[in-house]
This record gives sequence, structure tokens and C-alpha cells, in this order.
Amino acid sequence: MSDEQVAAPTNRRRISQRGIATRDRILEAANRLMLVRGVNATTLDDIREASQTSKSQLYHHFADKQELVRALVKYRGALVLQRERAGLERLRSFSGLVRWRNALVQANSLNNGKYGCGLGSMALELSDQDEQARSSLSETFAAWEKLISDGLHRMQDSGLLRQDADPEKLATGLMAALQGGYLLANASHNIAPMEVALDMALEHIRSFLAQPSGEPTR
Amino acid sequence: MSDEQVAAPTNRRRISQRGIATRDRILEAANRLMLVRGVNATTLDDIREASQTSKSQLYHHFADKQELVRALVKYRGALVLQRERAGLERLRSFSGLVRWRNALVQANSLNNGKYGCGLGSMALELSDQDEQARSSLSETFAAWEKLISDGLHRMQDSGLLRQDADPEKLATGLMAALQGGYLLANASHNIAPMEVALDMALEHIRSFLAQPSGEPTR
DNA sequence: GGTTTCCTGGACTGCTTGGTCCTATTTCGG
DNA sequence: CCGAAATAGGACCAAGCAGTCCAGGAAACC
Repeated sequence: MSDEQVAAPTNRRRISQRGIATRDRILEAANRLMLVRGVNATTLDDIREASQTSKSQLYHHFADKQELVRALVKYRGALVLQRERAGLERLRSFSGLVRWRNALVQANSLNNGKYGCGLGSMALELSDQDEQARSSLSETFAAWEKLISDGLHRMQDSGLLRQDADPEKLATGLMAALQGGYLLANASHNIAPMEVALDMALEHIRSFLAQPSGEPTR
Repeated sequence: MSDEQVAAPTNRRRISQRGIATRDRILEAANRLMLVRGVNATTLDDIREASQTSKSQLYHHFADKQELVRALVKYRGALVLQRERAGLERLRSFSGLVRWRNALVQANSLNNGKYGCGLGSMALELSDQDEQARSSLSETFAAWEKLISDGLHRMQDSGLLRQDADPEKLATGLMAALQGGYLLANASHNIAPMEVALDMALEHIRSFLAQPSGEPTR
């Protein structure tokens, strides 16, 4: 997880507030541009211009484009996890899951399904190209799924979810439905497939509730 | 669907067997290379070399790289639909769906989940970049889902599937689980998430079977 | 068999892009 | 306040890229 080993030969480096601000500005611009254009289609000059910096600053903070992309993977992963933690760490009921679903759908509907999930799009673009980025993304997905499965475990402990439910598998299925939903929504410019996919996954989870609320399942 | 309107100003064009063969060779090479490297990361020189052709032939058969990519989208879409038609057009039972699932998982396990679905990876890479490619991909996904929903309709007509099941939504959910499964499998280099996702979708479909107990094998 | 049209080969070009370098300015410890 | 290191600016470079061009074959039609 640490990334200090990339330090220059002259290992001792002072770091100023201004430097940190510049680095953040670069990452923020890269995040924005690469989300809408894709990683490979975004040039360093685009980023330089959008971040109001210069070439030397890019290469002062990042060894090369690949390092910038890897830093972006972690940056974006941290953003997503932070957002998701806020929405999932108190998850204790099925209706909480529904609220979580609605928030994701609503956010994605703001741009008609375009751009998809920031992590998912990077995953498909980078997985076969940069092993380090792939494994970093994989870790982020795992952490995201764990936020979900932790909530399901809490529901299990409180008796809401049956003991024979497998929270890890349920979380994986939900994540796959979410990512697949993002993808189909992006391709069709229509969020309906995303809703259908998420509802399928939620219905599957509901079938493991201790007291099947709502519609009978047979 | 016709693509003859791209003909040159001198509209009448003779076409020889050799020309067709060259065009196919180019598409085949592009298909192969762009699957593993991604569309944007594959250069025309890569394709030229892999297809044993020359620059002039590339530009003789395709106006530019974008046109080549668009042709590839249709080419790959036709391949997938052909393959899927073979596996789905006779679908009449739940066990047929299971066999279909197993075939996809097995195919993907051959490369440890790498590369994902040829359509899905293009979808995320091109949807925000080339409107024409996006809509073409969207049509292919719709046709693919229809192959599934047609099978589910047959199951419904024969009384296997309950009348209150919605074959279109079930097909969409299954497709999302498949695509999300591909994505997670690709990111983790592990096909387990794909299996879990597909099993969730199949379980969801099974919950709509007329006789909900164990799977009937016919 | 001759001519027209299609097909092929590959050298060439101009632009974009990632990456380098040198100089100027700011920051900060002492 | 002084020097050293960090930060910034932006011109510059070489490689890689999509796309052009033209001359020489190969088909096909008469």
C-alpha cells in the first residue's frame, strides 16, 4: 500500500503545502478527464491544461504516465470507498439496501447512464494492460464488497437474514449486478437495465430474509 | 444494417474474391489484437503486421481507423450472436440454461478470466467516444438478450415458467450478471465472481419456475 | 489480348504525444 | 537574510502514430 519507495535517488525530499496542492490538482483533473474520455484517450497535455500546471510539474510528481494512472486508480478507489462507506457502514436492514440502490441509480441517471462506474471502466481498460493497476482495482472491489457483506453480516446477527445465507456470495452477486448494470446502462444510454439488474440482486437477497416481507416467493 | 453507402464517389465497385479475403483477414487480426490490448492501445501497424497486409490495403477497405473499429463492432457482434444463437435457440428448459452457463464459464476459465467479454469491453471503451459504435453495440446486446428471453418465453408457453415471470427483465438481469461477472473475473483474474453472479441470476430465474423444487433434468 | 478497374506494396509525411531539460522563482531551515 | 532544495514554466526532442501517395501487379470484362 505504501508508495514512498518511488522516491528519488536523493532520498530525502522536503514537501511543501504548495506541492501537495499541485499534486492533488493534477489527480483531480486526471480523474475528471479520464472518467469521460477513458484513460488511454486522455493525453498529458489535456491534464496539464485542465489542472493549470506544466509538464515539469507532472513529471515532478509522477515518474511517467503509467505512474499517474496507478495513482489515479488509488485516488479514485479511495473516493469510491469513502462514498460507499458513508452509505453502507450503518446498513442494518433491507430497506437500507433499497435506499443505497436508489442513491446509485439516481446518481447515474443524472448523466443518462453515461461514463458508468469509475472503477469498472478503468478495470476493463487496464486489467489486461497494467498488472499493478489491475491488482489495485481488484483490492478496491474486494473492499467495496466487504462493506456490503459486513452489512449483511449485521443483518444476519440481528436475525433479519437467515443463517444459511452467504453474505460474501450475496455481496459478490450484488456487485456484479451493479457493474453489469452500469455497463448496459452506459451502452444503451438508459438506466433501466441498471435498475432491473439491481432489483434482481436485491430480490435474491430478499429471498434469504428470515421473515419474507412483501410478496411471497412462490 | 447495410453498409454499402460508404462506397466511393464512383459508386460502382467491382469486388474480387481476393479483396474480400484481405478485408476479412484485417478484421480477424483487429478482432484478435483489440481483444487483448484494447481498441485504443492497438495501432494500425500492429494490425497491418498481424494480418500480413499493408497500409494501403487498410485504407482501401476502411476509410479510417474509426470505420475499422465500427466494422469490428459489427463483426464481433455477429460472431457473438452466431455463437449464442447456436447455444440458445433451442433453449426450452432450466437445465438448458445451466448448460449455457457452464459453457460460458468454461470458455472464460481457459484464460483465467482475462479479456472479459468482447462486447462488454468494447462497450465501456467506446460508448463515450463513438456514438455510432455505441448504438451498434446496444443493438447487439438487445439481440443477445432477445435470444435469452425468447427461450424463456418458450419455457413459459410450455408451462415450465410461471405466467407472472417477465422474460425480458429476467434476460436483462441475466445479461447484467454475465457482464458484471466478466468484469469482476477480469479484474481479479479469477472466474469465481462470474460463477457466483451467474448462479445468482439463474437462482432468480428458478424462483419463477412453475414447480420450484429441485431442477428437472430432461 | 487489351484495357479498365481493382488490389497491393511500402516509402513517405506531418502531427500528436510522452518525456527531457534548462532556467527562473518560491519556500524553508539555520 | 542567505543558501539550498523544492517548485514552477515552458521550449524542446524523438518516437510513434494515423493517414497519403504512387507505381506496379492482378482480375475481370469486352
